[in-house]
Amino acid sequence: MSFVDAVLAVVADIPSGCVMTYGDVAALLGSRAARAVGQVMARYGSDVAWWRVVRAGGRPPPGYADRAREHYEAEGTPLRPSSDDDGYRIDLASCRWRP
DNA sequence: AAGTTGACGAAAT
DNA sequence: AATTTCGCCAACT
Repeated sequence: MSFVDAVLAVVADIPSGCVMTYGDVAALLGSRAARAVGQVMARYGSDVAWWRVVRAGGRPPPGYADRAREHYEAEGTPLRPSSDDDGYRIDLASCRWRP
């Protein structure tokens, strides 16, 4: 069981309509490698629901905000308008998934 | 083989 | 409250 497999397993475990922060995923693995989680998504994220893993504060991954938004709307993930560059932010208070 | 980089986060200044 | 530093792990140079 490599770190990569563990990350993918956790992400695959996130139910539709819920999200988790990079830090949460790392913490679930018993590590603080939030950064490494991002790398795993960048390299292997194509096979999982990468949009369900967001940055702390509920901000979508930079550069992928538009694609992620489509998925959120399709899954019914509560979003809330924001003045950031991304234009929106995820409502973690109501859709943050906890194992 | 060794050093740098990166979809990051939290703690320390 | 805002910056800076550090920790963590895999891929890339």
